Amino acid sequence: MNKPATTPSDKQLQQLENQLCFPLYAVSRMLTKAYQPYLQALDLTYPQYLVFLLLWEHEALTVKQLGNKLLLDSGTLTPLLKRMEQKQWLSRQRDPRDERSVIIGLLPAGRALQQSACHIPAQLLEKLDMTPTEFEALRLQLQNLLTQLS
Amino acid sequence: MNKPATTPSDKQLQQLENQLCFPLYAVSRMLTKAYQPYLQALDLTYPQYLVFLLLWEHEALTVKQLGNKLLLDSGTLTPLLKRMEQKQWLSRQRDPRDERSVIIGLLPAGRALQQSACHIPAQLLEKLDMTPTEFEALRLQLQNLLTQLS
DNA sequence: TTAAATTTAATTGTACACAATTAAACATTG
DNA sequence: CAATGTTTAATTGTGTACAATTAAATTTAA
Repeated sequence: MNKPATTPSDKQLQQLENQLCFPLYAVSRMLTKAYQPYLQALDLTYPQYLVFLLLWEHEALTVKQLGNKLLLDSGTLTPLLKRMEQKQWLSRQRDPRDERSVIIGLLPAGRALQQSACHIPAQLLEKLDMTPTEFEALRLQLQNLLTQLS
Repeated sequence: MNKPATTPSDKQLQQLENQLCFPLYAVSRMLTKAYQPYLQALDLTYPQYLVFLLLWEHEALTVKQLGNKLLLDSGTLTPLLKRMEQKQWLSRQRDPRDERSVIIGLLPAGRALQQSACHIPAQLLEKLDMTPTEFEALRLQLQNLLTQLS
């Protein structure tokens, strides 16, 4: 026998919404906290760590490029990058060929941090304690969601 | 023939880490942005909306109880709740039976907002565009992660 | 080639988020 | 009961996030 084709109530939809949206919000914050002990030892925040991951790979990027990759705008990045510049981790200079762009370049102190940070990923993954199958499934779901939302 | 049992390199682990951690961070922010058009119409932010979801269900909660449910501390909640109090959405008063606790109670204007907000969940879920199967899988994964991290 | 439109960062203002500290109220224990 | 310890919010200080605006440089189009 078929179940009657009922329309879910507002209350039921609210339950569903919060079983997904709140956990995403909460997990993201708890994840940042999970990084904290490792990053604090390097005087880094999580967003700053993300900037470094990109610079360690690309050596130099414009603010625009960083923003595109991190989905952050200059209102967030400019002050964050200025703090990192003050610590001598990176340089900020206008592109001579297009003065609108600001090029962020790795400085020696920033490059050196990579050695201290290279064990963070393994420690983080251990904290997550996931099987490769779970990992891949979650990765795919998040990638799809990100496409859907951005 | 079996593959050799290799240990993943630091670089490979970093790839893995960022295929999960960064998407979680980014999806959470994009999700908040997805709420924005609906919440802005009600002069609400996403964390304030979460407070309302709890108050609409429970009518009154202490700051401590809100913090336990939202995984937020008083450093975040106190100013947020003060802003909501200024809009006459809720009241903040010490519990007479335990002056350490502050009870947050719904006011009429806050209760009235529920009518305007009741269609948000359906609109959000539509934006996510997920099948029930995907939804349930993601919900479970996030719940497990939250347990693991908090 | 100049006028208009676009691109890019910076700035301003508001709102989280959280660590660390403080202070008051309550609970426990000797 | 008094001293000690615990619980609970508030406060302080730092660092994101992001919308909206501004301003400069570049590109496009008339």
